[in-house]
Parts: sequence; structure tokens; C-alpha cells
Amino acid sequence: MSPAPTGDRPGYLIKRAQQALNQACTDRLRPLELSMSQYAVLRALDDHPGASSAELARITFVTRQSLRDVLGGLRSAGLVTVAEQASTGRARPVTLTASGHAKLRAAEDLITQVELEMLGDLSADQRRYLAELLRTCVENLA
Amino acid sequence: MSPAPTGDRPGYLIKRAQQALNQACTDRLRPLELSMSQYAVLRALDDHPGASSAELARITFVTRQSLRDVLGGLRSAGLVTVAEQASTGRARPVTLTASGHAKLRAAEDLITQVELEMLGDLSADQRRYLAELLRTCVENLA
DNA sequence: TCCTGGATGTCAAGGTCCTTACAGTCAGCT
DNA sequence: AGCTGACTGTAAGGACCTTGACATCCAGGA
Repeated sequence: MSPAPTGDRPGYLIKRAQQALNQACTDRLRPLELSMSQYAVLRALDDHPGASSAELARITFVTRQSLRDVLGGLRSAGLVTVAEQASTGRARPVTLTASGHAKLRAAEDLITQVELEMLGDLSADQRRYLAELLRTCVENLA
Repeated sequence: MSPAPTGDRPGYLIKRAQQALNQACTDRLRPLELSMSQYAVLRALDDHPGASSAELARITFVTRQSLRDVLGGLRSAGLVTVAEQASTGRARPVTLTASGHAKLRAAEDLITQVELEMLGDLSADQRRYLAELLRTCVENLA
């Protein structure tokens, strides 16, 4: 039994797809001066208003320390604000600013378009099935 | 038309799957003192013996500069050697050492196992279909 | 022959992410 | 009250990746 060729392995294909998608999104987001990491945090913040840094880290599946780096950029860009006072414990709520909201909406349009291009002429059934298979993969690894 | 929930978007799922797979592989490779980036280069080098640094960069879809960083680690770990003399132009062939080969074989076994876990009880048809859909996505973005 | 374009290697700087480590805060239990 | 454990924020250092820039080498055409 010879192993499958590199280009046919599921791991390679998933990495490859994510790489291509990330590249395409990064390119589209460049005019907005927004990185994919920053976009992910804005998105998480929109879904969970007032979340703390640690919460955002869990939501985006990175460490608190990584998120701190990204949050610094978002703060200095004026897209988010961090409360001075902790709500509970040491956790300080982070909130989107008006320009943060605007930037997010603009970014979402671009990202949505890239996703549509990626899916191309796949049928609704195929799209659902792809999502289903990927969810299964994630669950199997958890 | 409200946009799809974040967790249902294809982009999110692909990123999520890659993140989970990468995490699992990184954990398994830790005992070997080998990173996923290093594994990718060893694999590319096994498929393309004597490739130059720039060639390896193209194969692994990163920049020459990125590959240089990874190659430094592989060199100091004694897993690869870089020819002193350029073969043509400035391109110097990189080759796997004996311990590089051994390390790669050990790593491949671990990675293969992780991939099998990820696919779980998916049928052969489902696996082929997943690969097919991912390939289509990559092509649509190219 | 010259010289222009393409490819390669390299340096520098910045962004994102990780591990390891430490300090402050709170809830629950003794 | 005092302690312990869990959570949060912070810091330092390293790995990986990017863009931009520069020098070198080779092939092909004016």
C-alpha cells in the first residue's frame, strides 16, 4: 500500500483551501487596511458585544496573548474601545466603535463575495454537504 | 435576507477545520521536535529531491523569505543540507539527510493517523466527495 | 557586445501566533 | 477569616509568514 499522493490527501486539501481563501480575502481587505485576524475579532465582537479579551480569544480559537496583539492594532485604529473599569474580576468589556461597525460591514461584503466566488456554481445541496462534511471533520478532531 | 450565521459560513468552517487539523498535528509532532512548517518542507523535499529554496517555496505556497526561516531550523537540526555550490544561477540544491528521511517517515505515520481520525467513519465515497469539493473551491479561487 | 528581464538568495521590519511565566481578582469552601 | 482554584490581564521570547528592497547570476535580444 503506497501512501496517497500529497495533493490528494485531505489534510493537504484543507490546508490548501484555507490558504487560498485566506489569501483572496487578505487581498480584498487590503484597501480597507484590515487584516483577516482583525476582521475575525471584529466579527466575534459583533456577535458578542461587550465580550472581554479572554472571551474573544476563546471565540476566535486563539490564545489571550495572540488576541492582545490584534486588539492593540484595532484599538490604535480606533475600531474598538476597551472599558477602563473591569465589569467583573479583571475582565474589561470590549466594544465596537461606530467606525468599527462601518469597517466591519464593508469587510463583510467583500468576504461574502469571495466566499461566493469560492463556491462558484456549486449547488445548494453541494454547499450544504461540504459544510456538513467539514463540521464532521472538526468534531472528529475535538 | 439576513446573512448566514458565522458558524455556518463556508469560510469559517474551512478555517476551523484547518485550525483543528493543524492543532492536532502540531500536538502529535511535538515529541519529534518537528513543526508543521518543517514537516511540509521535508515532505516537499521528499517529493522533489534537490529542489532549490525558491522551488520549495513555490511548492509549499510560501515566500522565499518564509522558507528561509524554516530551512534554517531544519539545517541546524541536521535534517537537510544545502549544497555549497549553486547548480545553476544562484540556486543551491537542498537535500534530505539520513536523519531527515527517518524523521519524515516517523512524522508521516503520525500525520496519517490524525487524518484518519479526522475522517472518522466517513465512507470512501464521502472522502472522495470532500476532496472533490475542496479541489473545486481552490480552483475557483485561483 | 551590451543590457534588459527573469530568477535566486539575502537583509530588514512588521504582523500574528505560540509557550512560559507572573500578578491581580473573584467565588466557594473550610 | 483564610485558602484554594479558576479566570483574567500582562510580559518576554521565539516561530512563521509577509512586504519591500537590494545584489547576483543567467539567458535572450537590440
